Amino acid sequence: MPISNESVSLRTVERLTVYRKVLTDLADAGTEYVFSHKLANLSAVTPAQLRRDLASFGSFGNVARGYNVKELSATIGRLLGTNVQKNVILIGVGNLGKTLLTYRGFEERGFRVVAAFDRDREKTDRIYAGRRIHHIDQLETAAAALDAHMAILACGPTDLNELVERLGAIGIRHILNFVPALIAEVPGVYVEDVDITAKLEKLSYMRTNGADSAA
Amino acid sequence: MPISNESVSLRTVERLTVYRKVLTDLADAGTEYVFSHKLANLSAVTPAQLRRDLASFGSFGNVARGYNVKELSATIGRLLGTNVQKNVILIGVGNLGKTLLTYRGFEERGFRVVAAFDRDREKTDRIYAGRRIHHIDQLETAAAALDAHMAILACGPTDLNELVERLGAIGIRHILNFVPALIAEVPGVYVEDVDITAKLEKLSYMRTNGADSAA
DNA sequence: CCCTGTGAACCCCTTCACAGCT
DNA sequence: AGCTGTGAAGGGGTTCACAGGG
Repeated sequence: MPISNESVSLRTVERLTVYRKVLTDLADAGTEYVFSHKLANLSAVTPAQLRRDLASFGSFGNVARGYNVKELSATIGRLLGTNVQKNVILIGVGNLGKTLLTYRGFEERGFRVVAAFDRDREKTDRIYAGRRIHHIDQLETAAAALDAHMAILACGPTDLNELVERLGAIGIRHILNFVPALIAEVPGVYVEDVDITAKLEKLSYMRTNGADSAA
Repeated sequence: MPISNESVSLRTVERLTVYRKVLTDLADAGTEYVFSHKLANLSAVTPAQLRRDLASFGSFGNVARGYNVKELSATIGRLLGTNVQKNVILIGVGNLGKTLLTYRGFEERGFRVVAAFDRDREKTDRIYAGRRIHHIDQLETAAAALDAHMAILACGPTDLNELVERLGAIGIRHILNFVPALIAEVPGVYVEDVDITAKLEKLSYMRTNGADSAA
């Protein structure tokens, strides 16, 4: 399996995360091989879509038996980069931040929150859920030893753009953002937004306008 | 403004939520009128995209002055259905559930979490953050009085499909799901997933494969 | 002149359908 | 017979570019 990923589309990448989860479950259940039809059903996509997605970065199927579950899972893991542990820092230790610090799903899939930062000195220089909480002023000095290249933002909206620039400057260029505010584009820094209320508004639209069901 | 929304695409709806937020900020800042160019920049889309999105459900612009901020904001609110308060119930009062109960962003945008449910009797028949926590067995009886038509799932993955069917049966057909598990399709029930780890994996892919920047 | 609204072109993603193989 | 991988068709969403108007 060559893993020659010449421009795999981001849509495909999003589905790969689903496939990988389903494959993990199948492996846990002891399944060795799976056909595209089955795997697609479990992933809520069409078989054609699944095969096309996989084909976009290699050729893995066995015509007689389908796909080797463990092998394909490992291959997708390598493509996503989750085969090696990724260190993440958390910014903001309010309610949401604390919840994220106790969330087990991260470790399971290869992400480790190694430290947290907050602006409030009441909260800093402590240990919470096994992680040290630094003051945000120490971002640059403390981060040097952490070997982290991703960040989760769960702080307030104040000085958010400046924060993202500081993160970019110390090599943290991939950011998961929970703050409901638009962040100005910083070259080379990729921000992925999670806007819960926006999703609720989308559901509200569907309810209001009778766009029931659908995918 | 006719608001004739013959099949507004869901992509457009997602952006409408952004426009509305930006318009709210503009209104707070005292701005009366705004051109598509400005509004598009603030929303991180192209001016053509913005005009196309708005055109898909009506014609609101004034050639000389652009769009009336308050009026357009109200119109989008009507389209999204957030002009009237929407009651929401929460399933699962763990760390995440508690965080959501204290989140102020919902009320601001027209959503009210009216009650919560949990399976653990240690947690039920109490008040938390002003909301009663019922036992999940009382879902059908308690929900009748709540006038809620949306739900947020922040519970464990056990019996998730059954739960969604029960919700659908009592008229709650629009669901925001935080549980990292695939939910079987239920006719007429729309589930919107929030998968935080999937977003991290997407960022991991981008970092691993050097797909820096981009939108 | 510079705006909005929109036909038309463009592009990307999904789906179809089948060749090739077991 | 039934599967994978893929050219080709199809569909949807975005961008272009301009008509129309203040």
